[in-house]
Amino acid sequence: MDVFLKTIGSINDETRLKILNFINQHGEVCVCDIENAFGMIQSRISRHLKILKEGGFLRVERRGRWAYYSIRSPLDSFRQSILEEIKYLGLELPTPPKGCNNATGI
Amino acid sequence: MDVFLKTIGSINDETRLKILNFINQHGEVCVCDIENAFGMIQSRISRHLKILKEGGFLRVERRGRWAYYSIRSPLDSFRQSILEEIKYLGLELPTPPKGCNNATGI
DNA sequence: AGAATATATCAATATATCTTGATATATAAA
DNA sequence: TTTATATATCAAGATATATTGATATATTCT
Repeated sequence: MDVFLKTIGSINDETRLKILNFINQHGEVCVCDIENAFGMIQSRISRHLKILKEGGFLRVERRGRWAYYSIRSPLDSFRQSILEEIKYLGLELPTPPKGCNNATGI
Repeated sequence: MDVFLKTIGSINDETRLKILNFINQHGEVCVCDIENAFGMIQSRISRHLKILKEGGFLRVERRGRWAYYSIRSPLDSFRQSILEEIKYLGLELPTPPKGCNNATGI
């Protein structure tokens, strides 16, 4: 029950839906990518990423100064069906980030 | 997006999960059935039922004084998968209601 | 070591949601 | 028509969640 509510609660927010969809479509991104793409302050993005991670949707890998977030894999079928449903919403992807210093691009 | 958030928001509550699971396992129930089964005051149950209905999970049919709630049918596959997941949580069903005046029993 | 950068966390405020008790509405029974 | 019953809605207070700005931590660069 608690895990379920944490999962559901993590996607019960417009900003998190957009972030989750963004990561799902782009693959691995760092926090500043999202920050730039969405034009939101860093603490806000960081908090939402944490909630999505605790909801079981994201994993994070630190490399150097950067924290790279991506869809957790393998993902159970329930969360997969949620991602599909979100993708199906056709949320508009923000314009590509540009102010980020890391070399990966996206 | 709005529909999605309304759907998700409707199941983002412990009481509503229990009510939804209860209806899913019992079939059609009236408000007083739930009220008695859960020992919660009527306004609280009524409000949660409304939210679940607006979330697309329930339908209601009035017969006489009573309002009978049941799982909406047909139900799209996404909401079906949510119901399955909730069923899989193994929430304990409350003891059968007894103080209800309607004749159906459950 | 010191400065700069990326990210995380905290505290305060703003906003949304839940619960309760009171009241409204509608149907049925007397 | 009056009374009782079932359900819905409203207003107020309680609780939870989101946003912002400030600060902490950790890594890299010079």
